[in-house]
Amino acid sequence: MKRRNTPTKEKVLTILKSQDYAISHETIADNIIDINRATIYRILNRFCEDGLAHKIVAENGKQYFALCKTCEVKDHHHNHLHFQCNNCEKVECFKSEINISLPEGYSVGNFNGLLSGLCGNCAAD
Amino acid sequence: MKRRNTPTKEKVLTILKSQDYAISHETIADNIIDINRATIYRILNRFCEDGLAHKIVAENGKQYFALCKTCEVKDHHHNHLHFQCNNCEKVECFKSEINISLPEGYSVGNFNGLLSGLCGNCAAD
DNA sequence: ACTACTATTGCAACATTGTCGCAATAATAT
DNA sequence: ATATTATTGCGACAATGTTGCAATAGTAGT
Ligand SMILES: [Mn+2]
Ligand SMILES: [Mn+2]
Ligand SMILES: [Zn+2]
Ligand SMILES: [Zn+2]
Repeated sequence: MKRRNTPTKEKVLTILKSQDYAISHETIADNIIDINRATIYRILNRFCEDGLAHKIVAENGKQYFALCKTCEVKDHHHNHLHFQCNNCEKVECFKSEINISLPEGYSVGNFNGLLSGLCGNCAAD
Repeated sequence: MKRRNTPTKEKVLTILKSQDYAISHETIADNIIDINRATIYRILNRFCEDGLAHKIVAENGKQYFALCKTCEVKDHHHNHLHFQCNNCEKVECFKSEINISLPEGYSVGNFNGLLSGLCGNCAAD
């Protein structure tokens, strides 16, 4: 499947680039009017397939997406933690990678690691 | 709030105890007939509040619940990883705890860590 | 036992999320 | 220009989890 360049895709990409946090479909929909929900999801999932972004599943079950900044294109993995603030609900990527060791015979696929609590801003009240 | 002992609660607890894996609402509903969905969720959430069980959010957004076996009642935390097999879909608790370090000013709440891939059984084909 | 209190349940309704099929549109290469 | 097909919009859908409210039932006190 060859990807095509479309205005919609570019808009979503621009929003992703403009954000310091991982964002949900909702945030994107708020920033672009008149783009279908299904389309946004399809674009985001394509970004993930292409190794351009990665997906974080929060504790409320919602999906958040962030651009891959420090990822190698080949051997694409995201064994870093994320943090979601219970107050401002922002989701951020942590830098530090964690060591993952699996039992014998297991094969690794993906890692979804999310801490929650209060972020620096919100903990300070 | 004082908890009460009810048949429903006992049934759910029995099922949780009988399972080696973390289970979803669906599994419980399959094993108990005639218990309302909302009730099951409420019971499970009460277990979590009471430190009897803990909740894992999978990559599909679904909630899984497992009894706390190695948890201290006080200082209740679950910084261990979980693994969900993409084939058999079972969710298991890993023993090894992971080290969590947060940036200055952040306060820890919960940790939800899930690996996915193929489990020992399914990888062997 | 009987009663009072209230935690728990069932039911219905609801919001939200994410996916899918299909026809229409538009990006790309020839 | 034209053909090919990736992408989009629309609608519908399934699934998940939560909530309000009235009915039920556990518990403690008498
Ligand atoms: Mn990340
Ligand atoms: Mn666990
Ligand atoms: Zn915050
Ligand atoms: Zn398996």
